[in-house]
Amino acid sequence: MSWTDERIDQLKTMWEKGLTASQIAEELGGVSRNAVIGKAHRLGLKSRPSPVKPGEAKPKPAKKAEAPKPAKKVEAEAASDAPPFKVDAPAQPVRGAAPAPAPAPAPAPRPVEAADVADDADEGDLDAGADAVAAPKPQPRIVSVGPGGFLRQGPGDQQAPIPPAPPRRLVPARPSAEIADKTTLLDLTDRICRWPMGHPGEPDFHFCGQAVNPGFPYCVEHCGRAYQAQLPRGTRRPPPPMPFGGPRVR
DNA sequence: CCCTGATTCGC
DNA sequence: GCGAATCAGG
Repeated sequence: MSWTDERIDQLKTMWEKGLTASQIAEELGGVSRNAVIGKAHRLGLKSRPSPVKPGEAKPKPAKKAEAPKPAKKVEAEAASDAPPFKVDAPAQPVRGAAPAPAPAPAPAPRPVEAADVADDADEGDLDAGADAVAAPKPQPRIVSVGPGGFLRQGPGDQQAPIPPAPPRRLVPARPSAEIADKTTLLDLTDRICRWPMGHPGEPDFHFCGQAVNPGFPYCVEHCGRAYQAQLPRGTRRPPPPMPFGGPRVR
């Protein structure tokens, strides 16, 4: 694969979003993690917290030229000026060494909450060129809500899927009156909307039951929830309302 | 071991 | 310019 403009753009976006090089590489496909890192540096993207110390001298591995590596760690000391005895620590700190790097607190990705919706409401403008705007404010994740209240993740949002809660008790297919007139799993056909209502395991868990939007597994209304157009990058869409108050909190 | 990003350097 | 190899920290 080659670095097309589009792929470079994706790389920039994901890199600035804080995704790891591995995640970006996997998302783009056809490139390795190293390729992503290399490209990011070539593009001049700012480096991110790296495990390697930038301030310390980096021992140059001499030559790359397939030198035989007899010992794992060659303690080759710089024999030039080094005194014959071992010098443990430099007495003086390096001039100009930064005392405190003051690490920037990386905003952890968080699920969309009601507060985010309110916060976004007053940012009414479509920020088409939002990339240039300096907006370090943690941007809420753009997620849509899939059936059952599960969060559908956007590309690059690698996150372990929320395992469905196991039913707390076994219930017959039609245990009670509260489900008697509702659409259960057994009632589903190709012509019945199968959007879940409630949560699996609940005694009143059922399905929408409306007539489907022809060709789709859901009715027209729920198709609107399930299928959302891909908007151009840079545009933001208010998070869709959570069905039935969102994921259940235990 | 795994992960991470940084760097080098042959291509 | 590209990216595998390598390094080094967590």
